[in-house]
Amino acid sequence: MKKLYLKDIAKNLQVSQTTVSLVLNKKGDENKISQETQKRIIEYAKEHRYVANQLARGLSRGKSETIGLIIPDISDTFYANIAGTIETKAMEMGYTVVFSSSYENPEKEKALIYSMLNRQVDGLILASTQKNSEEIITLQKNNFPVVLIDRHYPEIETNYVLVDNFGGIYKACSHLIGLGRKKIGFVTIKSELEAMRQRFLGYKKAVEDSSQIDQELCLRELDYKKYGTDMKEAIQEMVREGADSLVFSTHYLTREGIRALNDLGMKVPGQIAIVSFSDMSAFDLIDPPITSVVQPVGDIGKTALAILFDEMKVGTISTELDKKRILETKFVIRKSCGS
Amino acid sequence: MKKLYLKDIAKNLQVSQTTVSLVLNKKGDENKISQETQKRIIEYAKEHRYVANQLARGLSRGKSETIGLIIPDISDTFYANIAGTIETKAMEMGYTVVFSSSYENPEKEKALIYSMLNRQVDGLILASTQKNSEEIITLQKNNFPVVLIDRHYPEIETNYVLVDNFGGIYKACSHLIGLGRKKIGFVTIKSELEAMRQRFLGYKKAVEDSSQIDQELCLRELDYKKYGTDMKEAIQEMVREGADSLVFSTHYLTREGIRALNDLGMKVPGQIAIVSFSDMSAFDLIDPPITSVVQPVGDIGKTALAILFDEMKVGTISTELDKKRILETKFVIRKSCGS
DNA sequence: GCCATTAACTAAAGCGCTTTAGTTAAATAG
DNA sequence: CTATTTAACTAAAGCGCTTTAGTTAATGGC
Repeated sequence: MKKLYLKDIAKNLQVSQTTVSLVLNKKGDENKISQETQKRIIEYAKEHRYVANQLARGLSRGKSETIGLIIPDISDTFYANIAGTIETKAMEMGYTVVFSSSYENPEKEKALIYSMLNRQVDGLILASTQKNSEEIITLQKNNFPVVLIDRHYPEIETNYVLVDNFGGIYKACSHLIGLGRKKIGFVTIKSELEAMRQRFLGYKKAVEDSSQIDQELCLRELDYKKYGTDMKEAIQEMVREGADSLVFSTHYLTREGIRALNDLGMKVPGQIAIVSFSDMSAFDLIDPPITSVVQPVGDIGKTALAILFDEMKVGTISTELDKKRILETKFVIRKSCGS
Repeated sequence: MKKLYLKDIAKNLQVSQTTVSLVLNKKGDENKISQETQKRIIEYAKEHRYVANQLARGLSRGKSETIGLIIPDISDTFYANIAGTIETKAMEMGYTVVFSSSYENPEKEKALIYSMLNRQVDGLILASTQKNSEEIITLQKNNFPVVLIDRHYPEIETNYVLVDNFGGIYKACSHLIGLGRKKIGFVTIKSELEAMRQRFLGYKKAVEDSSQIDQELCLRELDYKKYGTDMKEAIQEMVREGADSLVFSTHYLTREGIRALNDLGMKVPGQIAIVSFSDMSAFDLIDPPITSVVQPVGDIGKTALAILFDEMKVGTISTELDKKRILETKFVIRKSCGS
C-alpha cells in the first residue's frame, strides 16, 4: 500500500497534475475543467483514499489551516472546557488546533508562541501569563491574528474575550453582605494578572460600598506553587481576624479551601460562608453545595474563535469594539453561604 | 519587520544557504563548517530571531515532529489530564501535539485519523471508540506508529496502555462484600468497549466468587447521551430490587449518581454504599467522600508517549511485550462505603 | 614538486502541492 | 473564410527547507 500523490493520480488518469489539484480543491468549475474529467478525478481520489499532504499544501499556500492555543494548563477543567469548544468549532471550519500549556511560566509561553509561529499556525488564541507584552505587540504589528482569552494586557490594544471579573466578585460579596455577614475574607493567588486584580478590586469595592460590614480588608494572597499547603493556615488566620465568610478568587483555591475547612472541622455555612469565583463540575455535589460565580466557558471559546476567524479573513487587524468582549458571569446561589 | 528566511541569512552573511541550514541544524561540525562561520551564523540567527518554517522543514524531511492525539473528549478531566502529561513530555522532546475529540463517534474518529495523517503527524495516540479496527490495521500495516490508550482492540495486535479494569472493579466489589453488603448494583454505560466489558466482568466475577452475597446480578446500562436524565430512575429501580450498594463504572456516572442520590434524599453510606471506578478531583470533598478506583492518569500518558517515541525511532513496528501495558489501579477507600 | 587528502564550503535537486501564465483545438463572429 | 473567443486543459515556477554530490583551495606525504 504505497502512498498516493497528486502526480500519481495525474499519471493514472492521463491528465496534468494541475488539473487534479484544481479539481480536488473545488476549483474545477471556475477553471473550466469538463464535468467528465472532474468526475473521473474525484472518483479516483475517493476510491484510492487520496489525502493531500498538508505540509506541502500549507507551504505552497502560505497557510496551514491550523490554529494555536496556548493556555496555562490543559488539565485544569476551566481551560480543558475552553479547549474543547475551540477544538470542536475549529474542526467544523476545517481547522486543526495545536495546543500547549505554559504552566504560568512566561519564558515557556514565549517559547511556545515562537514554536507555534514556526508551525505556521494561521492564528493564535492565548490565555497569557500577561508577561509577554513585547511578543504580543510584535504579533499585532505584523498583523498576525491573535485573540487573548481569560487574561489580557490592559496597556495594549488587542482583541480579547474576558469575563467581568470585577462584577462577578462584586455580586458575590454583595450577596454575602446582604445575608448579614460582617467580615469577608478574600483568598486569592499571588499574581500580577489583571484578572486577579479586578477580582480583588471587586471585593474591595463591595466592602467599601457597604456600611454594615467591617471596613478592614481581610486578604490572603497564596503562592501558586503551594497554595495547597498554605491554605489551612491562611484560613485559620482569617478566622482569627474575624472573618465569617470567604470568597475564593478561583476554583482551585475553592477546592483547596473546602479541603482545609473540612480538615479544620469548620461548619459551612454555619461558622463560615463561602463563595467561589469560577465553578467546578462537582461544586453542586459537595455538602453544602458551593455558591459560585460561573463563567460562560463555552461562550469564551466560541467568541474567541469567531473573532480569530474574522481576523484571519480580513488580514489587517481592526480593533473594533466587538473584538474586545467582556462576558457576563452568572451567579449561582447554592447553600454554602446559607441563603 | 519582514520575515527572515534561510536565504536572507545566507545573503547577509555571504555564505550559502546550505551552510546556514547545516549549522542551524547542528550539523556544522560533522560537515566541517569552521567554528568561526558557525558562530557568525548562530549569532545572526539568534539576534534576528530566525525560526525555521516547520512546514518546509517537515515537507523536506518527510516528518513533522508533531504527534496526534485523538480522545473521546478533551473537556473530560480524565482525558484532559492525560493530554496534559502527553503534551508536556512531547514538548520536552521537541514535539508538538495536535488533538481532537471524537465524542465517541466512530465516523468522526475515522475522519480525525485521516485528517491527522494529512497533517503528517509522525505518530498517533488514540483513545479509540473501538469501532475502527480497519483503520488501525491499515496504520499497523504501513508501519505507522500508533499507541492505543484507555481502550484497545482485543482482536488486533497493537501497542497499548490500559489499566486493569477487571481487577479494579473486582477490588471495589470485594471491598463492599467484605463490609457486609448483600447486593451490589452495577451502573455502567451502554457500550461495546472492551474496557467496559472488563469492568462488568470484574463485577460479575466478584459476585460469583462470594457466597454471602445475592448471586443475582443487578445491572443498569445507561445511554451515553442521556445518562444524566436516566440515572435517577435506574437507581430507584435497583434499590427496589434490593441493592444496598452501587458501583459506578466511570467517574461521570458517579457524578450523576451522587446527584441523583441527593435528589432522592438517600443517605450514603447509611442506606446505600457507593464506589466509583475512576476518580475526580472533587470526590474527596463530597460528603461523604467517595471511595474510588483511581487510574494512574499520569503514567498512562507517559508510558504511551515512551512507546510511541520508541516506535517512531525504530521505524518498523515490533510488538514486544512491553509495548502492551496494563497498569494497576489504586483503590482509595473513603467514606462512601462506610468502612 | 607532484599527487592525495582534507577543510570548508556550495549548487542544485527534491519534498508535494498551488497557481500563474500559457497552449491548443474547437466554436463563434463578422 | 479569417480573426477572435472560449473551452479545456498543461508547463513550470515557486513555497522554504534539507541533503547529496560536488568544487576549490590549502595541506601533507614522500
